[in-house]
Amino acid sequence: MMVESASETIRSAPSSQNGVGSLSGQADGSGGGGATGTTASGTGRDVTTGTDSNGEMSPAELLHFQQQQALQVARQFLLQQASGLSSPGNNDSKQSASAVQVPVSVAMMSPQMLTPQQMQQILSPPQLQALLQQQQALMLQQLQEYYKKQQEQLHLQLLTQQQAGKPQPKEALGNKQLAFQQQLLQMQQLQQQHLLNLQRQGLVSLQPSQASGPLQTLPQAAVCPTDLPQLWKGEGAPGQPAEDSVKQEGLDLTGTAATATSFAAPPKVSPSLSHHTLPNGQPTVLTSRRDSSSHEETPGSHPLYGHGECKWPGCETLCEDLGQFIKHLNTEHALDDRSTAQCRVQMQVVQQLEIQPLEPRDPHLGHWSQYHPHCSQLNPVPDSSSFSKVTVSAADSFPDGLVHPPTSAAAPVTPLRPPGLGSASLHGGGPARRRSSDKFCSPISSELAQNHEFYKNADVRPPFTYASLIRQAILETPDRQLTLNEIYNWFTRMFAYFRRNTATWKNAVRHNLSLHKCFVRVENVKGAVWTVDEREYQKRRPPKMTGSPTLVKNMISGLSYGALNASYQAALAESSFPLLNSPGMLNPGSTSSLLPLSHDDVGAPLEPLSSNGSSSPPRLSPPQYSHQVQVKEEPAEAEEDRQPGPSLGAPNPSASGPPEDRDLEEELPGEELS
DNA sequence: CATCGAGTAAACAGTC
DNA sequence: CGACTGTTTACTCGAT
Repeated sequence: MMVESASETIRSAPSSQNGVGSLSGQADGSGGGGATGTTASGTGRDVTTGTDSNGEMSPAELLHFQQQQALQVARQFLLQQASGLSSPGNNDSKQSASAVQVPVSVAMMSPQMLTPQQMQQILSPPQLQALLQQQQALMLQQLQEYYKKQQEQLHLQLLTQQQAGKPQPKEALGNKQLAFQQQLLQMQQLQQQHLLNLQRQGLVSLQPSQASGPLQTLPQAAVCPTDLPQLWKGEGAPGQPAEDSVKQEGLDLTGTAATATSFAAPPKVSPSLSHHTLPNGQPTVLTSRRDSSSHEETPGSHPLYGHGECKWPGCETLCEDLGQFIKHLNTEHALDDRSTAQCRVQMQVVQQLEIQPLEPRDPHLGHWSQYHPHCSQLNPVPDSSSFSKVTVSAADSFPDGLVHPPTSAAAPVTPLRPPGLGSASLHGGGPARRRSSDKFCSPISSELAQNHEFYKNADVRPPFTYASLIRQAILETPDRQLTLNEIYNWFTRMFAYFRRNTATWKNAVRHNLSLHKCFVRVENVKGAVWTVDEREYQKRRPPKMTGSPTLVKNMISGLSYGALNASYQAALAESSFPLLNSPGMLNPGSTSSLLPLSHDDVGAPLEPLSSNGSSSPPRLSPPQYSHQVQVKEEPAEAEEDRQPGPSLGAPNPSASGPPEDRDLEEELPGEELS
């Protein structure tokens, strides 16, 4: 019936046609989340720093990264020890059983699996201190360097823009610069505080040569110091070709040798590795490839020692020689209980972050849409590749070699980029196809929770399938049921992207609701509401994890155990998410309960459910396991087979806060697999 | 190349 | 009558 061929042509139509006006058009119709139009993305953002104008890298974020770095280094140091310092650049080596002085159990663990406590136990205080100190020093250096770069960049930017005849009013630039400077100032202040903190934490002396030695050989750098800046700038990723168009935004630092070189390597999976590898193939990790700006670190020097005085912030004690300096450090900047406690807290924070779902690949994706709002449109826009140069800043690269979402409790980076986005979604800007959520991407719930703000404001198409989004919307409600209109509202409320082209996606939503068995319509007093049949939902999800050789490959390539674990966990989390998410589902009986689900991922065909699932009744009888949608007046009776019956109803009806469930889910990864 | 899942478009029927 | 809602069909695309 349809106009044949039309599809092709029509496909591009929506975007080009309504792309413009539809935003306000019908979006409101759905009661859409307030402030619709405001998001017009792009425009209002300050691209200069590669972050949201409001969300420019805050000092807090910086601190966070620093802390993370320190911990990463510590972990790696541990790792190094475990592997007997044997592995110059060989990831696998870490598995070597030659654990020296380190308990086997530890040696076999991924550094990421170590708890702060463990780390502390394993590392002797001096080692710990040494590591922290070392890291601290590097941070200081890099920060200084970064400030310089930033300023250079700013100048460059100004020049560029002026040359390019950028109509940007001087005022704006001026303000920008001013704002930037203020920010820097603020950062410096915070940095100072941080330093003091670390100081208190007892970053005592150590022989640089000693600490840096092993660290240098570490295969995978945590966040390479030099990359920190990149993160801020949203430095571009290698594989981002067409970005030039946006470059002038100041995101690129192509002029900076340091960063430039680090991007020569291949993208994908383990960008971090490439980041930390110098042209000559040597890992750069902590060896500061710092340029002239900062003093060279020689075996006999100390990052915090220079010109005969202690460079510790706020401390300018004069020291005759290094020895004296070290002594000074030991006495003046020692460790006390309080700082130790702080350190622990920091470690835990970092650890928490590490546990968070990671992003499989294709880190670029930032708020590209902000610069190219149209890219997010449904039509396959050829130039969509021109994301902003956002990217895979090293900060996103964890030692595990995978890219982790930047989001974190500590770092309000949300707006920076949509982490969970698999390469699939934004990428090619292609049509909305290939949502990744259902695959091995991070769990949608956590992903959403973490990047809530981002999706809410950025006109970026979420990397989730309609089905998963709908489900999410439904599960987020206490009743686990929503009317169509409520679902619409959720979409518009949660995603700026869905504030336009409403006809299109609404149709898609309806289509999905009808099409997928997992969505069950229940007649309610107030009309019909939709619920989710978790069983069905799980059923329909192919155990991608298992099957996808690519994924596996990716995971492995990146890899450290940690990476693997993380990825795996993320995947597991995603699959089990539903259960966790819905209190009601937690019961063992129900749907194969999460744990079981994991097998899927592992390779086992998903069957647990099959028992009854296979025979799943036609969609008409709403088997709303989904949650006992007791709510509906309609007795969920239909429930046949599912023996899980018992546990089903019991669970907290909705009472148990709904949204919070996410937390559960996020925690999940932690346990399993251990 | 076939198949499958997903997204998009649209026709159509029922309800409000 | 028109907007919504829900169902269904057709087609394209990308991945496997």
